[in-house]
Amino acid sequence: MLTPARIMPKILVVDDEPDALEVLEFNLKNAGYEVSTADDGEAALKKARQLLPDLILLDLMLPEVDGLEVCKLLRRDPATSGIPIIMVTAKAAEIDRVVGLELGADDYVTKPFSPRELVLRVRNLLRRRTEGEDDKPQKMQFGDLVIDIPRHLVSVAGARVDLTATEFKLLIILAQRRGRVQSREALLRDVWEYDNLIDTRTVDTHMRRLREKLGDAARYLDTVRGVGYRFIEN
Amino acid sequence: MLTPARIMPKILVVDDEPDALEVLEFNLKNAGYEVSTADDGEAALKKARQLLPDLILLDLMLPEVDGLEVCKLLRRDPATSGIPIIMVTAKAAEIDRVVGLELGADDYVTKPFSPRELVLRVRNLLRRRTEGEDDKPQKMQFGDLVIDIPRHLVSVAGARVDLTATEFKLLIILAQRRGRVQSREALLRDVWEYDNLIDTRTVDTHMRRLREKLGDAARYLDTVRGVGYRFIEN
DNA sequence: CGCCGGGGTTACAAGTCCGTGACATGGCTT
DNA sequence: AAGCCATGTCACGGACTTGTAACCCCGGCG
Repeated sequence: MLTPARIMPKILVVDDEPDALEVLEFNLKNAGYEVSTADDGEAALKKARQLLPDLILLDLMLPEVDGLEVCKLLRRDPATSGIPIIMVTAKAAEIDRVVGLELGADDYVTKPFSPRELVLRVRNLLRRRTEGEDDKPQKMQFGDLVIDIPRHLVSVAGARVDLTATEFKLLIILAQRRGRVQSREALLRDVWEYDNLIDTRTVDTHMRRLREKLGDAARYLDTVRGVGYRFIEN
Repeated sequence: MLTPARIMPKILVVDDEPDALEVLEFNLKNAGYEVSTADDGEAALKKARQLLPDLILLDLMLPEVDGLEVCKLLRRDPATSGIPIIMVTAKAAEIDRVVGLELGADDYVTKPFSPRELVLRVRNLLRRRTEGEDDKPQKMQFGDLVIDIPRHLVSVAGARVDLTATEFKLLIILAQRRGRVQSREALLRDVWEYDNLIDTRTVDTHMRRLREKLGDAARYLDTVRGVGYRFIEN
C-alpha cells in the first residue's frame, strides 16, 4: 500500500487540573502521540494557532474563558477551524447540554475514562481526517459498463454481473490503468499481491472467466499478443 | 475543501408535452443549468445513461413507458441509480399515489409551478448531493425492519428483537453504510474498535447470531464471498 | 503450406471461504 | 458461590473459487 511516511500526530491537551493533565498526557504519549499542554483558555488558543495540532482535547470547565467558548473561538478562526476537537468533562450530565448546543466538538469523553477508551477515540478521529480523500475514483463508467468499487458491484447495460473477488480485482486494476498494457507479471503482482509462485497462465484463465461473465462488455478487455492485457475505453 | 472545478450542473428534462418541456427548459437554462430533453420514456433512459446528468426532471405521464416505470428502471441500473429525480405531474392527486409507492423519486413538483419554486427545488436537491451525504440518521427503517439508535431498539414486523451490544453495533454500522461492502477488518476496527488481537472469524459468528435473531429480516444482510458483508436495502 | 508459439478453452483436483454448532471464559447478577 | 449471559475461538462440512494442466485454435513466418 502507498502508506505515506507516517509522522507522529500532534495533540494539544487543555485542562486546568494538573492531575488530569498528567494522566491525559501520559496515556497519549504512551500511545505514540506527540503531546503539548495548556492549562487555560487563552494559552490553549495561542498554542493551537502556533502548533496547529492534529487534534485538541479540551476540558469543558476552564477558569476565565470556559471550554465552550474556546471551542467556538477555535472554530471561528480559519487557521484552527479544521482541527478535530474532543471535549472532556467530569460530569456526564454536562454532555447533553454540550451536545444540545452543537458547538462543533467532534467527540466527547467523560471523566473518569479508561485509557483505552481515550486512545480509541483519539485514533478514530485522527483516522477519519487522514484517510479522507483518495485519488482513484470509486465509481467508473464506460458506456454500459459500470464498476462501483465500494458496493462491489459491476453491471452491464443495467444488468448486474456477479464477479468473484479475484475477477473483480483484476477488472478494477485494468480499468484504473486503462490504455496501458499490463503484463501478466504486473497483474500477478498487483491483483494476486506478490505470489511469485503462481503460473502466469493463471492470469489467462481469469481473463477468460472475466470476459465470459462480462458478455458484451468483454470488448473493453484487449489482448496484446506477446505482452499482456489492457483495458480499452472505446 | 477539495471542490472539483465547478462545472455547470447538467439536467435532463423528460416530458411529452412540447409546451411544458419548453417552459421547463427555459427556466432551468435561465437559472444557469445545462439542459437536455427527452420526450418519451425510452429516450429518457437512453439519454440518462449516456449523459449521466446531475438531476432528472421526470413527468409522471408519458406515452408508452410511464414515468413511474422510468423512475424504477433508472433506480435499478447502477449507472443511474444515484441520480436525484424530481417528479413532475399535472394532477396534485397523483402525488399521493406516487409518494405512497415510495419508488425512489427525491422530490415532487405539481403543474402549474412557479419558475421560482422549480428552481429552488432543483437547487436544493443538487446541493444535498454535492455537500457530503446527510449526517447519519438516528432512526432507520427498511421494510419491516426498524432500527432506533437512541432507544437502542430493533424490531422486525413490529416485534421487538433483543440484541446484545455487539450485535446492535454491528447492525447499525452495516445499516449506516448500506450498499457498501464492509470487510471483516473494517468491521473489527469500527465495531470492536480496533482490537487487532481478535480473530476475523469472530465477525462471522456475530453475523450468524445477528441473522438468527433478525429472522426474516436477515435478508438485508448480504455476504460477499471473499470480501465481507453488506447491508442491502431490497 | 506446414510449423510454431501464444493465447483461448475446458476440465478437474485442491484450496478457500463461510455457515453452523459446540465449547471455554469471564463478567455480572442473584 | 452458583448461574446466566455475552463473547471469542474452534472444528467440521458443504459450496464455491482458484490454480494448473491438457488440449485446441489461429495467426505469423519461413
